Amino acid sequence: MNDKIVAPSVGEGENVTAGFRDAHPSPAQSVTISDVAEAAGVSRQTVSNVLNAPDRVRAETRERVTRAIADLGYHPNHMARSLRASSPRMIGCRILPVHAETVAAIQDRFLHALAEAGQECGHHVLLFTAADAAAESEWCTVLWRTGAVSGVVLYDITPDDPRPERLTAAGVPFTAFGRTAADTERYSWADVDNAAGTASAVDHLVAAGHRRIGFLGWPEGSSVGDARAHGWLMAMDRHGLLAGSHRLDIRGDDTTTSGTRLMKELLDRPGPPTAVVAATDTLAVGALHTVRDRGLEPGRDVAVVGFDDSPAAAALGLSSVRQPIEEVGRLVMAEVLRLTDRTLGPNGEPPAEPLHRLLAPELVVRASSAPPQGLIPAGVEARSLSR
Amino acid sequence: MNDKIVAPSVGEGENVTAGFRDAHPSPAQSVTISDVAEAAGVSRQTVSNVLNAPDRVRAETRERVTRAIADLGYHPNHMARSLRASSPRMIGCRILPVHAETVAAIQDRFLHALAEAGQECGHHVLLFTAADAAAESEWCTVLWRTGAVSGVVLYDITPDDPRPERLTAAGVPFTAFGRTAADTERYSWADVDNAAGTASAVDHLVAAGHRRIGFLGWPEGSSVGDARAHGWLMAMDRHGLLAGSHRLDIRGDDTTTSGTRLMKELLDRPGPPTAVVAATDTLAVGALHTVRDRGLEPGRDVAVVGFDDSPAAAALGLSSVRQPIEEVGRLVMAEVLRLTDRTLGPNGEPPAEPLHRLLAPELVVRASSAPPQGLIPAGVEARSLSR
DNA sequence: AGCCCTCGTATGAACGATAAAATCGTGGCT
DNA sequence: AGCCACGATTTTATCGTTCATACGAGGGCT
Repeated sequence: MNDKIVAPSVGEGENVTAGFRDAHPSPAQSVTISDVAEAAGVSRQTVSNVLNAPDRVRAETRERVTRAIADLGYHPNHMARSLRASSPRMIGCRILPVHAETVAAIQDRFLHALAEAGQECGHHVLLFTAADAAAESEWCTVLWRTGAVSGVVLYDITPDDPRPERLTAAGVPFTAFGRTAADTERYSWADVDNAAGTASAVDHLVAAGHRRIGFLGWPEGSSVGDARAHGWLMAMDRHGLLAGSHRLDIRGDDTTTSGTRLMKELLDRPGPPTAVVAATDTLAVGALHTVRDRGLEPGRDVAVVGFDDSPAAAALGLSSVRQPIEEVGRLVMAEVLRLTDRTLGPNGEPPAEPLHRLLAPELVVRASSAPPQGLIPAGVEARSLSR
Repeated sequence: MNDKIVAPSVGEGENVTAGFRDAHPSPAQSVTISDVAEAAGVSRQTVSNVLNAPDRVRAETRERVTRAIADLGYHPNHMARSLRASSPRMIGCRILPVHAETVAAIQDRFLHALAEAGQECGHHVLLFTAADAAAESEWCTVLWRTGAVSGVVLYDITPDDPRPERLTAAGVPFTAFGRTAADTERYSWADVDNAAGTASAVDHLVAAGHRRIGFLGWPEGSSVGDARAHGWLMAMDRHGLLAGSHRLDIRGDDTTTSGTRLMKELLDRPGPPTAVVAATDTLAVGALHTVRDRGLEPGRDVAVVGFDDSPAAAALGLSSVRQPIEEVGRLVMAEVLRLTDRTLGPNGEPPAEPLHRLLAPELVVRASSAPPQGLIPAGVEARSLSR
């Protein structure tokens, strides 16, 4: 939050490849603040002031020091700075193995968003791995206690996730992407409004004239899956499309083959859907197979909407609900930094009431739920409705 | 390399959630080595020795100190240690945005492998973002010069990539996953033998009785794409399957729609292929569409083999060539650590000749190129041939 | 003229840890 | 008995930076 590091700028605009006739040969950190001070004929502290509080230094002196810094190619040592400030300017985040398909799909987007948001205010992301939630909690605690990170970010939260409680108990500052079923008041989180996502998909389909709108979902029990199912249900009810007719929803594993099978079942029912909302792109891709298998044209005959806006969705021209991961990343990073600043702040220690933020996802419309006037070329043009 | 951190182990087996009656409340790094020393009635250095050179300390004293460490929940400060050792125990790696479909598919696998490999020898991965290769080079240089990382890992290398040269010029220790077209002798890299991957796919198909084997590839110009095409070509030639007949290869964009279209063209040729090798899973998925569209059964009528073993491949029962990313991660991490150790070592400075390692990928056989005896249930059983 | 205040710069200490050297007691050897 | 070697521990110095304070010069004020 304090200083913004916009561009790296090595050696004051000097090109990296040019170098300074091997002025910075091999050892990490050769030129120190004292070297600069000596070169500029001032004391260490003055150099420090030039960097951290330029207004305290006379313009002439500042000029001289700045030149010495550029000449020597000086860069302040991160470790020394962190040690002194007892703030490593690092945020920890676990990276999951790619077992869980669904999660993996947005993991790199999230990490990228997090890294980018952090970098804008001079912080970096430290990656670590852990076998399970318990091990992750321990690593977070260790990393924090060793001063390697000033806080951590949790991610892929399940309804009964043990991590928030453990980290709270250990005193580790953290912010979660997602939230548990209970005790959500006690810690900071940002989450995507999954229900609103499927609801907006329903709204879109209703606006396009559909009445019999199905839903392909996960088995009950996951917070994300249930929320998406709930959004569909509420929206259908709101439009008065549940009355009198049987519900066109069905559940199964999150695989394309499962999606194919579930879609077949739905289409074989009496009064089959003219459109379906899928809880994931994976299921939606499976559903598309079935549609094409039956000689139907997605978008024209049967509309399909997925969830997550994965690369596959873009490639296949599949309409999909896109999670605002970039914004989540920004929010989560900002929040965890706020928490750590507060922790280190004056010892009055006002516990800094936590952030709770629900973000609306955005429907990206493509050919699979084509608007009336005709097909949109896949991946070329995409209209987005901000909920 | 020096010490192995196997498990975090907070407070000597004590459960994290239990805590020590708020013995470690809020501020990062409250209990220092001096506190432990005082509690144990010894000097700081003795505590340090207990941790770093236990054999120098009398057993009785060691015992006493160990207990004090456990009681106070002491963890050595990472920053202080790094400052003193002038080695941050951090390796930098850029995380790419998810534009490029192909790359994104394995990015998280690679980062996970890297983080895991690093963690096993007490190092962590520092994530950063950059707009392009030039900005990445600058960030690497800055991170290294500020002492935030002891080395960096490059990734997604293109044939004319400027990064190796720039980092070499700046003196930043690095290892690359992938390699450029020229000057590969001058820096350390590990790469996947893409040609061997497609070749093994061809071998597998030939063994299953196929003779007319097609290839779906990227437009020429990318090192990865060209290598995969080359592998197909060489293997076909080796089996004598190129003579007299026209070549069944075709190129196009790396999208599923492109794969669908290319496959159609191949199947419409006189003497159509009975099997195809695709340069990516994306293309392969598109090809599967076409096969099914024509009422053919993948694996029985037309075999399809993809590349990358993406989650989609597993879900669809698509045979695919799997890159040994985990091993690449281990190798790359080990190498960059070796380089940094050498750099910091005795000033005799033997430049440590670089590592060059080509790894063979592994073919994962699934239903889409089913073995003679019948179909394998998708994703359930998968036989793997190690090249 | 003497005082105080401000501005610019310099000095000492500290952040938490470890390498190297100094200290202290103990025992073996001649 | 005296010397030296040795094991165990402490002391000192250092990594590179920044905080708190001290210092000196200059100017406005009474």
